[in-house]
Amino acid sequence: MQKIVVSLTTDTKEQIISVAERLFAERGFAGTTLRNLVSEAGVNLAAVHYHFGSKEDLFRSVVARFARPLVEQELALLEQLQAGQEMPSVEAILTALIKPNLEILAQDKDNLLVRAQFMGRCQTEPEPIKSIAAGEFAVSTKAFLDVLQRALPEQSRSQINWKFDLVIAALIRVLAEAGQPFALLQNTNSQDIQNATERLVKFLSPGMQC
Amino acid sequence: MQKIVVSLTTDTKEQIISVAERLFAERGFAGTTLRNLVSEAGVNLAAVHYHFGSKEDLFRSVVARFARPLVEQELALLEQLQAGQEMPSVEAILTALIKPNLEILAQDKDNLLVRAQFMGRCQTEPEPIKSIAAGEFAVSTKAFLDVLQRALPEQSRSQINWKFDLVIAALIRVLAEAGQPFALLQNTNSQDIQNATERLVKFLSPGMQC
DNA sequence: GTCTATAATTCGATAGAC
DNA sequence: GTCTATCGAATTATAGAC
Repeated sequence: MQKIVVSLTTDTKEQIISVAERLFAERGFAGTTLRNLVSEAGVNLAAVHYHFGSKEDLFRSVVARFARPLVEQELALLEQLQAGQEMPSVEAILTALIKPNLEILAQDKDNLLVRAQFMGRCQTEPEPIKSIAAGEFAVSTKAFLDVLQRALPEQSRSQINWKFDLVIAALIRVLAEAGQPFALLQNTNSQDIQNATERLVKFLSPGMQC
Repeated sequence: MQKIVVSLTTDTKEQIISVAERLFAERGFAGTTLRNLVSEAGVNLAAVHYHFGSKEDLFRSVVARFARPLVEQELALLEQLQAGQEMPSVEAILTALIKPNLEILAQDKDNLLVRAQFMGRCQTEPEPIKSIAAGEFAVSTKAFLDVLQRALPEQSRSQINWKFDLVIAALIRVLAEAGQPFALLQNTNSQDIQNATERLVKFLSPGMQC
């Protein structure tokens, strides 16, 4: 006879990391207390230290779970783009960056806003939190900067740098505002995501090239 | 005979509000402790509560001192722009928004970067801190949306809204990153500020119009 | 792995002398 | 207005029973 076991409670470690993502997104690192966290997650305070070691290590785990699939998909699209014969256009490069960000987050519709806010907040946290988050995206960031530099050889590296930084800022803002009354991204169906991607690429590409 | 009194120490209240602006900028509201504040400001802990009442009220004072001259100048430039015969260009409107944000901060040259970071951080603070800051800028936001709508009558209001939202996101990002290694705004001299203003307007204007 | 209990520290805020 | 001293609560983190 086969045993069928149905787990009625979410795995503790996963439950902690999930609630932590939301609280870090809403209140920041310093504004999030472990007691609020364990209270909302329905787990014991000691479980946080048992599973993650410290509050800062918990943040590292949240960032890693969040960033790795995203970076992986960004790099795959970029690789695919560079496999062609010709130098990819700025529009194509920006699309490779923006599309997975809008799509992968939209897969988890209920958590779209939370995950977007979390990503946005990571950029404005004080050290060392900011660097922990930036480290997870460092590989992808460098890859996009390099290909943009090759696509725009007449622009200085510092120009590429600050412009790409503004592209990221706009992307994060679109994600953070998703679903709100006048936001660019209204719904999570593939047609709206496709439209938002195209409009955002169109909004950013001319500035990137001029 | 006339008495001449030379104050050797900075006024306590002003000293507190000045150091508070820097710490809030660097570490956020939750990340700033009053004990760090009084230590760096060289004042007594009780002086903070005596002069400001509470930590949150101190934040209100910092925001008010920061935002009011800025909003005043934004509205003055916008008024001046609309006084002319012709409809102002998108470049001119965006310049009226961006220029005072970069320039008025430069009046206090030693604190330019600090004040820029502070403004950037205000937008990403959790409630109720974010709303306290946003409330100070609400009037100017509506004024800019209205004039942009008149300058771009072929675009829907929702388009104007999300595009202007991205303009603010970019401006905030420039301010928040001011002084950092690869930021658009590096130094505090008027030439760098002028250059940064022009480049940012050029970066954003085409996307606003397309 | 999960829990209770608590250590060790730090926080914002206040009372009261001067 | 400025100070010392301290309160009461909250914080991260740990020890140890089960």
